[in-house]
Order: sequence, then structure tokens, then C-alpha cells
Amino acid sequence: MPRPRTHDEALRLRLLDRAGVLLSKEGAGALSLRRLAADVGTSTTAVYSLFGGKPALVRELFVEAFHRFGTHLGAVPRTDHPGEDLIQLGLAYRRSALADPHLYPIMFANVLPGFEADDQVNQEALRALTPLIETVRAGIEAGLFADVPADTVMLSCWGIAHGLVSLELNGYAPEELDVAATYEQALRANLAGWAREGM
Amino acid sequence: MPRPRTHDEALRLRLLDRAGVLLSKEGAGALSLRRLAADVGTSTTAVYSLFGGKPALVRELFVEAFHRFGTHLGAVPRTDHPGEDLIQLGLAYRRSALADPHLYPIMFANVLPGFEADDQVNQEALRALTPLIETVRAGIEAGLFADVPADTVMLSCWGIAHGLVSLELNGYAPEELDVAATYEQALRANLAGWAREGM
DNA sequence: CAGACCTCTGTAACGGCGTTACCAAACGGG
DNA sequence: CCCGTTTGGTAACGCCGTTACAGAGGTCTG
Repeated sequence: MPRPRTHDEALRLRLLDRAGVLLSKEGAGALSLRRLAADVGTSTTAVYSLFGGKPALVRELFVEAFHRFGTHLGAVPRTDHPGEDLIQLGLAYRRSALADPHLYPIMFANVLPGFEADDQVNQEALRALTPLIETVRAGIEAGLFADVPADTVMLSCWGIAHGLVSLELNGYAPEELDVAATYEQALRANLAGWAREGM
Repeated sequence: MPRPRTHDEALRLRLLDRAGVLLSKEGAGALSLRRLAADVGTSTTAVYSLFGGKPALVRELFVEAFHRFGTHLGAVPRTDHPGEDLIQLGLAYRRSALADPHLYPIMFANVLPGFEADDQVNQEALRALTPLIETVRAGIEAGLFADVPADTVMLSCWGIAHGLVSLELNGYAPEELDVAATYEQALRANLAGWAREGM
């Protein structure tokens, strides 16, 4: 005999949406339950009914961020050239991060105190990276890389993309540098470094 | 006719030291002025007299973190082989980050709300990376790399190190992988990718 | 159709936070 | 010796996340 869900779903979406906007436009410090509730026209208690608290709401943003991220990566078409596919994945990685820059630190830096990604949500999140894994595997099967485990190449590709994007978002890219071009060059260099001798 | 500095310097150091310990052992959420003052046996007002507020205290931790970081990097000897020197710098980079893992996000992720590194402190901090810059320049002069700007190679080396260390600290390294070995492999691959054709 | 019941959500409170106003104490200079 | 200045403690303010409590409003039962 529960009360039927009336405004719940709509309110839930409005809260999540507004939380994302607050985060994207004003950063992590601006995301307070009181302000969020006031903006949406409800009370802080709603967050506790619908989510369970602030960390739980942040958790939803976390999976949402990875979902968008996975969409960006999944949109990259697979061709018969895994090497070039990896480059395109890397470019999509950066585009996704720059699309909403405040979502990126939620995924990869623990920028929201009180929220620690548990193993379950983490593994769920990492599914966004399956295009990367599969393309690395395809590259190995195509004989592109030297004899190293797939995880090694995968972590290296992820690392260079994450590192450069993270540095760029934190303002550490030299001003006079063409960041986009440098980024792509670095992706290609990293890939070339793993190439089988003579390729 | 100012009152002489009596306990100031000692109290100042005790506060900074304790703040570093709190940060390293319990994370960013545990660093509150009230707790810090209580632990050191003073009052929160002392922080305002000695530093000017919490962001100012965090700023001191920020420069301290970069100072230790620069010490680690500066301890790497220069040889006649800039390529190998770069690898050793990369290894020192990771050692430094793992030495006190909670200091690393202070430098490169904005994990402390309310503190944003201004340009002055940022440029001062980046001096810790001068060994990296100089070694890249030495590599270019030695003809190690293809014809690309020093900043490009430098950013790439920094990016792969930062990216892998950051992923490792956030628990994203696959468990079955030998992270240290993979890290060094990735450094070498990245370097090889920039190498002049036929080197 | 009426009343019991459960869910939802607003009000108000609690403890903790950073910050600030105020003030007593401590020391150097005249 | 006392005055001026700095230091740092007490207490308050306005935030925050969280929670106890109560009222409102649909839903099933009789």
C-alpha cells in the first residue's frame, strides 16, 4: 500500500540535472543540498527520500558521468585499422572530458569529499572503457604491438590520455602550445612506442 | 614595536606538520581547523594569525608538497644519456607520489575546496619540474628526438607519468598487473615513440 | 464510501565547519 | 614603567549534512 510515485521521477531527474549544472558551472564547492533543494523548489529532505543522502546523489552523478563518457567512446566507429581506431578513441576521450570539465574530476579525482566509489560502481563505471580494451585486443591480434599483455598497452593508452587531459583541465598546459595537436601527437608517439619492431 | 615572535615559528611548524599528517593519514575530509587546532593544543584563531585562513594554510602545504617533489626529482643524477635520465626521473616521479599519496592530489587535483592555486604559486611550484625540462632539452640537443618542440616532449613525458600515477593512486590499476614494471615499460615506450627514426 | 495505513516531504533542530568580532595577555620601545 | 602593538583564546554567525518529527496525501481494506 505504498503511496504511488507521483512527482518522484520528475523531481529525481530535476535534482540530478540541477546538480550536474551546479557542478559544471560553479564547481564542487557549490553543490550543497540546501542550495540544490532551493533551486529545484523542494526541501533537502527530498534528497534523502529519493537518494539517501549527498554521497548517494553524487554516486548517481558518478555513474551518469561514466555513462556519457561511455557514449562518447562507443560512438567511435571500428575500422580495420586498430591503431588508428585507438587514436580516434583517444581524441574522443579528450572531447568527452572537455564537454563538461567538472564531471571529469568526479570520475577520476576524488573531488567530492564523503563519496568514495565502491568496487561495484567502479567496475560498472569501467565498462565505459570497453571500447578501449577491445580495440587494444584487436590491435594485438592484428600483430600491431610487441609481445606485451593487453592490460599493459591498455593502461598505457589510458594513462597518456588521462594524464594529458588531467593536466590540461588543471591549467598545466603551456599557453603557447597547440594542446589539441600536441595531444594527438603524444597519442601517436605512445602507440608507436609499443609497436612491434619494424612496424 | 611589534611583539616578538615567541612561539610563532614553533607553533607554525607544528600546525603545518600536523596538517600534513592529518591529510596523509585520513585524507582531505579530516583536515578541519578545529581538529587541527585541538590536536596541536591551540585555537583556530592561531591559524588566522599565522597563515590567514584555511586556504592560506593549504597553500603552504601545496608549496611544501612541490618542494618535496622537487627534491625527489632533483636527486636523480644527470648522466651522459638523457634518455635513461628521463626514465629515472619518471621512476622518481612515481616514488615521490607514492611516498605520501595524499599530497599528490593536492598538487594536481583540486582536492581541497576553497583553495585554487594562483599563477604565482603555480609557477613557483612548476620549478620542481625543471629537471624534467632540462633533461628533455639535453635529449633534444643530443639528437634523441624527432623534430618537435621541447614543450611537446616534456608534456608527453609529464602526461604519461602523471596519468599512470594518478590512475594507480585512484585504484584503477588492474590487480594482476605488476604496476611498477608496467609503469617503467610505459615510460620507455613513450620515449621510444618520440625517438628519431632509426634510433 | 470511509477510515486505516503507509509514503512522501517540509519544518526545525543538532553538531560540525570556516570565519570574524571582541578582548585579555604578553612583550618591545619611549 | 607604561603605552602600543601583536598574539591567540572565547564566543558568536552563517553555512553545511543529517535526522527527528509531524502533517499531507494517495491506496488499500471493510
